[in-house]
Amino acid sequence: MEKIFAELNESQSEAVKQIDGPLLILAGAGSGKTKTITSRVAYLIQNGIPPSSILTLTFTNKAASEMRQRAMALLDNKISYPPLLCTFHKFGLLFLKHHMQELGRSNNFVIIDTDDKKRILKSFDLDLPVPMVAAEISRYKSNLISPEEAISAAQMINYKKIANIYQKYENYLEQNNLVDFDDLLALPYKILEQNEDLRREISRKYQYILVDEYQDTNDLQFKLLQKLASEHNNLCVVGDDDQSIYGWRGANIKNILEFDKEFENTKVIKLTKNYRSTETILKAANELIEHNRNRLGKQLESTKEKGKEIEFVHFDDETSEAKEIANRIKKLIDSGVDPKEIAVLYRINALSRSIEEGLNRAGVPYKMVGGLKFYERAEVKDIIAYLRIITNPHDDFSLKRIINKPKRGLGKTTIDKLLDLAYQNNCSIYTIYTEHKEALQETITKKAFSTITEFFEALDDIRQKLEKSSYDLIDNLEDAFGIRNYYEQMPDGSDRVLNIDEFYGLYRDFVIQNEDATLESFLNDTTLQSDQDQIDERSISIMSIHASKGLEFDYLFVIGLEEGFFPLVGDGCDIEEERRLGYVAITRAKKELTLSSSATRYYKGKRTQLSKSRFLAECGVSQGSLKIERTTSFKKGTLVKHKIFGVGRVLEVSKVKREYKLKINFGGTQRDILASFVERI
DNA sequence: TAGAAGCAGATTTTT
DNA sequence: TCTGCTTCTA
Repeated sequence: MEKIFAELNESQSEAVKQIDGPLLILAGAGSGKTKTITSRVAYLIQNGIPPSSILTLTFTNKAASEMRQRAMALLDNKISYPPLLCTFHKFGLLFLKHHMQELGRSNNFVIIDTDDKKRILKSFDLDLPVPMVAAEISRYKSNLISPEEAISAAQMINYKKIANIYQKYENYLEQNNLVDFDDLLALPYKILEQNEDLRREISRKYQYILVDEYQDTNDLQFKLLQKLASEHNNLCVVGDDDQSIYGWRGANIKNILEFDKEFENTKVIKLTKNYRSTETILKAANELIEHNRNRLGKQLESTKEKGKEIEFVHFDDETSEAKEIANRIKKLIDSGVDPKEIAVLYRINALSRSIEEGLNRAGVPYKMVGGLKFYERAEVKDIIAYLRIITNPHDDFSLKRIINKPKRGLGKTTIDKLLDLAYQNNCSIYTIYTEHKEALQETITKKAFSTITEFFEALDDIRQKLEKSSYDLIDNLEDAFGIRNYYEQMPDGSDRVLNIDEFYGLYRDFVIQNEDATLESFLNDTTLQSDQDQIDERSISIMSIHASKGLEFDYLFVIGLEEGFFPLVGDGCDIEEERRLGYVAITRAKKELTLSSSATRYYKGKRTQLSKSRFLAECGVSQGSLKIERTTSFKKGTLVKHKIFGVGRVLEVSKVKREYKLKINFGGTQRDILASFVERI
């Protein structure tokens, strides 16, 4: 027990000991949130509460595994089985595996990811943008609106259309026994809603429920939690309303703001001691977030020294910004700073390119966090599609993906004919092949028929062999289809082959570690898995602010502080959420923070003039706590364009106060012009 | 059927 | 400017 409390402060200890009833822990950035939750789990177990009645829910696999490790490390005695500590979606998956039959559906469903979902919608030949329809369907599901309800409620023509597509999509999922990410939450809720006894049983099973990052929960997650906690209300949620940055994805900040209204007798504990950043950095963060009105209100208190002033650097364009930041990073590394402790953050991914170029030029190795995830890569998804066909030959969705990959001469025409036949007979393409051979022979060319026969025979063969040995599956697959070889021969093949090998390795590990697990369970697990980050020891990190959540760095650069970029403005933008993003960004910094902006930026094929972000003033730039510096990438010989004088060449660059003055030759006439009035071309 | 050329669209993205 | 998708042509 001492081990648990040894490193906790007063409010952290209080939060750990408060075991019964609803508890809201408002944990500011860097206030020891993970430590508090894991200590609480350990404390519950040490107090004799059976691990099986404790449920901890997180949003990411990474958070779940980190917490599991830390909680177990705190226990004096090893326990035979650990408490369930997983993501919301994984919990949904486990639940559905046991209770799917309540909905009259089989439990050997396959989980599809967002990309799969969009492909399905695309195959419907919509006259509306697929991402928009996908988002609307997700919204319906998160609000527990059935397709029928959506159809009858729709007023505008486009919503009628969307509601009908929604219905078609749901039918498609049911027919193919697929489950999307929303279903992993919505279906368990439906089951608990319609079955009182089960609801009671499940709620009693999980006597103590903990939720991490509660500010990111959506309406559906909230409702699911209500059901799970309905028998006891022992619900402990941990979060920070100031770090709610996923509103655009359906997260509802009201869940945390009004938690104490939803659950009677809620105890609220604030963790405000920050163990991460210097006093100066915290002051800026506090000042910025105070401009928000919609918040519970808390001030982070520093436990560290004042530290260095925050630096603000202003540039003429993104090239000089990238160059200067790369140079500063290089200096830090040369002076012995561990590259792992350096990061560059930006609001939108489009800004990564300039900074990448700058780092490349300066010879600074970097790693981009986020970006395309391992399991989202085309080559990995292709292999997954093959594996899915092997578990379920009727999976037309996966079949379509790989029927001509590697190229075997089955083009659009043939595939369309196959789909037509399947549609007419209301069955899968595989069934056409097995039970309607004559019709198939009549419809497609001889060559296509023999190719398809060969293709399905090879798959059948692999499926049979799989029953004997799981381990040889990969070799059999490669022998039959040569997918690796196909990618190897592509111009950018080397990376792809690495990914394929990595994936094969993951499969083999899985088979070794889970002797009697099925291929199907492997597939469902991988769909729920996000990136396996292997952080390169010698690299600095660059990433979006969203991707930086939960991370911390000694030396932090936040670029692109311009109105329009950060805060981003326009459709669906919420200035308070933008400000929270600013708060998240600033509070990632431990020792030194550098902010930068550029007077112009090249974006979507145009160079735009920009003014400095309001956030600079809001976090203290007006009080002179920031050092302002200006650099330029204009030099002798640069070609520039002026709105009135047209194109010219720079003859001379000089500095006047904080501005740069250029002597420019416009077709024989020399003029002195301030750098901010011309654009590089 | 497969590669080439032409054209729209481009925030953030835990599962 | 760059990417990904549709349309065009051999």
